[in-house]
Amino acid sequence: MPVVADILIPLALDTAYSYAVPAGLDLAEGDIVQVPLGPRETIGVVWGLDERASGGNLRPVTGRVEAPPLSDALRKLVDWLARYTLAPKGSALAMALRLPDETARNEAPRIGVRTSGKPPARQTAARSKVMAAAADGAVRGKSALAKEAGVSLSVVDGLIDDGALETVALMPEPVALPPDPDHPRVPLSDAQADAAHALIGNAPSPTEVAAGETILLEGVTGSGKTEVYFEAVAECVRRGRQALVLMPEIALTAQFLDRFAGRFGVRPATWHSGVGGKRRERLRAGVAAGEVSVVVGARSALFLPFRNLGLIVVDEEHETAYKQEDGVHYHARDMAVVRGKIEGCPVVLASATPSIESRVNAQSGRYRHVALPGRFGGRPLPDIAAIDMRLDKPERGRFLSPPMVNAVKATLAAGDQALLFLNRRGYAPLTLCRACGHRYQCRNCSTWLVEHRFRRALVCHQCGYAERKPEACTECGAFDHLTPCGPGVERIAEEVTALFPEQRIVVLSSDFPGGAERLRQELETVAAGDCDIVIGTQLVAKGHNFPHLTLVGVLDADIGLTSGDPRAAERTFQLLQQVTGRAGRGERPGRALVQTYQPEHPVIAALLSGDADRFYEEEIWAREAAGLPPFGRLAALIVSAEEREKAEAHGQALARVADPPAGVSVLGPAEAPLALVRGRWRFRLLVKTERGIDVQSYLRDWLARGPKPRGNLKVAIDVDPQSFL
DNA sequence: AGCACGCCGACT
DNA sequence: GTCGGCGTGCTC
Repeated sequence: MPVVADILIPLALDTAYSYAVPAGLDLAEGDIVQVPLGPRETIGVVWGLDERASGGNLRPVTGRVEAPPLSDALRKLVDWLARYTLAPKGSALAMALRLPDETARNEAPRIGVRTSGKPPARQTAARSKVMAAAADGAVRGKSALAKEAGVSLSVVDGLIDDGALETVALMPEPVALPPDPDHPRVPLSDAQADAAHALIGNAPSPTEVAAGETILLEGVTGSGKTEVYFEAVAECVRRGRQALVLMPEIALTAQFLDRFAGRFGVRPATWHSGVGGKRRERLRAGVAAGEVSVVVGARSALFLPFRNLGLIVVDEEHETAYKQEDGVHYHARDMAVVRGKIEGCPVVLASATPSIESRVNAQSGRYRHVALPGRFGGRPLPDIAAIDMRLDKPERGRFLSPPMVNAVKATLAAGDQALLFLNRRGYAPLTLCRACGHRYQCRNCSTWLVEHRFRRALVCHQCGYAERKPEACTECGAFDHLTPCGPGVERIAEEVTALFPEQRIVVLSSDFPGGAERLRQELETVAAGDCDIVIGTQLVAKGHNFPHLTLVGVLDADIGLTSGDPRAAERTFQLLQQVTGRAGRGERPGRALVQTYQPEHPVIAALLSGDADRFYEEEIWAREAAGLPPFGRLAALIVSAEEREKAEAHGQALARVADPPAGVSVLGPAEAPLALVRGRWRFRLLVKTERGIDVQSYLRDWLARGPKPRGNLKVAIDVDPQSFL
């Protein structure tokens, strides 16, 4: 009987296609093969094999591709992912296959140099430095040699032309050197050692290290969580297995890689969108061969073909950046847990401010909970106090209340650094005409236009629409009546400059002039202490450590509490907890002052009490009462199109056929259902279901009954604990 | 993802 | 009369 292979092709196809296996071709599941598809040849993966009586009219498999087959574990992951996210199976496969990128530029061949034995024709001071450095005759990289000799590259090039140095082709740089789990390190504190022990256990064999178990590692900022999970990574490496550390892309900084190097002697292999071309392929190959033992990467690293995965760590597990919002909509933290189950390896979720769902899973016993109670080295957590803005009003037109100003003064007098946090970019969130009352609103969205004084523009933070700030009111024509209402960081900077004219002040937001690179430099400057007052948006809440910072002033803790997002409380608490936790991480203790109009609000009260458990208890209770995740599910149909009208019309048409069964409610378009994301308008239809309902089937059915998306209009399904906004 | 097929506008 | 725009549909 002829052998038939079901081949899954990495395209947006939901089913595998059947092909005849030619006699003599011995295939196994997972093999990568070439198959004809229409007029061309494509690559695919053997998803199933069986003998069938009929099937003689199938096209034959062209042949096997010389590449390591896709492991059972990865195929299971692809199946699981496609089923859960409702993405076509082929699209899920594409993420695990990521074919060698033809367009990727080839790596420049590396050239090494060594002394040829011939002295330079002409000797100069710079040249003799180079010759001295190269005197041992060893092969070095050109730039390494130049650096060692303390001269520029052109001197080395000159000596090559001269013939005093000869060039040798070098093997390409290894993707990663092996990390040393027993590299000398700073001793752990007792609390850290206990936590590390809880992650590793004293199991004699790797399989006993909590196979397939998920552990929530919770520790306040500065508690040294990283060092704790490094121990788990070290133990994993000692046992000859591979470890994957997932991080939000923005957290993959040189600072973190250096910390890793401090523990393991070398920097880890890294995987993120910036790693391209040959290097990407070599890293994949190294991972597949089991030669690369530790990978630190962004969410896509989850689909690397590990041969022998022994541990997954998801750092900052609460981060929203783990959510992929285009193509296949998935949450990398959850997929990490799934992969851990499939591979039979433990998964560590680390965070100072875990997501509600992870806390609930820890409480219910689905995850093990390991907590680090205090900061490393016995350093105190910052004192947090509220400034009730109803009692301590700022002067008219000002936004810093007198106690806040005094606290900044005292901090500066002590020679320390202060951070004023306001999560609002620009100058003023609203512009109003005092003559006619007109409020400047986005023509696309329902949001106010934010004044950016530096750019002299009114900007929509929702869709990016911008217009020049008018001289006179565009409605009534009155001059000098346009009034900015409320503060953004630019306006705070103006106020702070007036209050502290002598101090070095810096504003850090994503609008930072000069782009990401300049911003990075500026963060270094702040970390070094070459700045007195930092005014920043959420950008300063994470990442860089500022050792000189002893005061964090939150200027408006109430922002975000009324956004309509069911996760508003959680997000606000996480953000405020993180930003206040930045104070006092250096030598001197820190404190935080929080300006608020509602100190009794549960989120603010919990923050002030310094008792995070209190927040989680209350929020979990509130979620349960409201049937919100993780006690029910939120899912969304996301309609996207280039034209706003198209997206909206299709969304409304879908809404009309919703017809939800018992236990499912369509919350309809939220307050601002339209958002412009990378040039496409998105319209979201939000669905809430009770626990235990098969949302996937319902959404699929809903889509089938609705109008077919036409043109370049697309409908995506988002089933996830974080599918809202 | 490609690639063809098809149905409407401005050109040798 | 055709060249070509891209919207639509199919590929075992």
